[in-house]
Amino acid sequence: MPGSRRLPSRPELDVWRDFIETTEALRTRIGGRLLHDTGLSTGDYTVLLALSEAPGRRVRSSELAAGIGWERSRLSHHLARMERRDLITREGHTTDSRGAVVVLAPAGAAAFQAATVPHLRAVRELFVDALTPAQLTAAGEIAAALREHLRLP
Amino acid sequence: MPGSRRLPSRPELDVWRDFIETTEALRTRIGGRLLHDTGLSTGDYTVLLALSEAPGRRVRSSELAAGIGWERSRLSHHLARMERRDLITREGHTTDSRGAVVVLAPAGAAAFQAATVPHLRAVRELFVDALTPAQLTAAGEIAAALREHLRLP
DNA sequence: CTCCTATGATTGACACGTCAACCACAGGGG
DNA sequence: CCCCTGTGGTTGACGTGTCAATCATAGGAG
Repeated sequence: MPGSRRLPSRPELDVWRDFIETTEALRTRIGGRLLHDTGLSTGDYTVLLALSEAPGRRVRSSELAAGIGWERSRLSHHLARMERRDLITREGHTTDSRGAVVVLAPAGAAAFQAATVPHLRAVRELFVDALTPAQLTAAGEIAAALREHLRLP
Repeated sequence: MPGSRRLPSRPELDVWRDFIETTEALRTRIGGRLLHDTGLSTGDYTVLLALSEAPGRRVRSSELAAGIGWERSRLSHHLARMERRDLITREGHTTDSRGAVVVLAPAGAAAFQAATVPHLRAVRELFVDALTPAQLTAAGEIAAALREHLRLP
C-alpha cells in the first residue's frame, strides 16, 4: 500500500520533536537533581531500588538485569563502578559457579534511603504537578500505546 | 501549605516510570535504527539538519549551539568527532577572532541527504503510527505543559 | 564420561554528555 | 594605552551506554 511509505506531516514532525526533546530535558533535569542532591545517578537509583526490594537484599546478576530491563554488559559496567564506591558487593553463586550475586552494601542502603524522598518529590514537582489529571492519564495511555507498538514487555 | 511536600501516589508513580522508560526506549530505538541504517547518530543528524538549513551551510559555533539547545562544550566535543569523519569543517571567524564557524562538508551533506527519508520513515513508523490522532494531539499538549513547567524556551 | 552448545558474566574499545578548568580575545573603564 | 572583566571556544577527566569478543561453566547428546 502507498501509505506505508508516507512521511510524517509538518505538524506530526513538530509534535515528535517537541515530545522527544522535552522528555529528554525532563529526564536530564530529574537525573541532575538526583545526582546533585544525593550523589546517586538514576542508574544507581534503579539498581538500589531493585536491590532493596529483593529478599535478602541480594539478587542474581542476570535476574537483576532482566528486572530493570538492562543488558548484562551495561549492568556489569555499572556494578563495577558501584562496587568501587562501596554501594554494592559481588559474590559468587553457591550452586551455579558461573553466576554472580549482587548484594546491597550498607552504604548503598543508606544512600538509597536518603535519596528516595527527595527523588520522589522531584518527580512530583517536575512531572506530576506539570500535568492536569487528564493529561496524566493520557500520558499513561500514550506510554502504553508506544510500548505496545515497540513490542516491549 | 502541606501539599507542597506530598509525594506521588502509587498510580502517579506508575505513570511516571512507564512514561520515562518508554520514551527512553523509543529514543534509543529510533537512534539505533538511524545509526544502523545511515551511520549517523541522532547528534550528527541534529547538527547536520541545522547546518543544511543555514545560509551558506555555515553557522557560527555559538549560534549553532543555541539553535539546537546544546551546551558549547558538548557541541565542541561532537564537532571534533564529526570533523574527524569529514562531515564538517571548522574555520576561524573573519571579524571576531575568538569565533569559530562550522561549515557543512560535502560528505556531511551527502550523509544527511541519504539519512533524512529513512529517519523520517522511522519516526512515522515507531511514533506517529503508534498513536491515534487524539493521542498525538495529547502528546503535543503534554510536551508543551512539561516544557512550560520546566521553563524551557 | 566426553564433547558440544548455550548461558552467565566480564572486558575493551569507542561514542556520548557534563563539569570544571582553561586560553584567547573583545570591549570597555581608568 | 593598559588593564579587567566577560564571552567564545577548547580541553581533560570521568561517568555512562553499546557492541563485539572473550572466558568459564552448565547441561544435555552421544
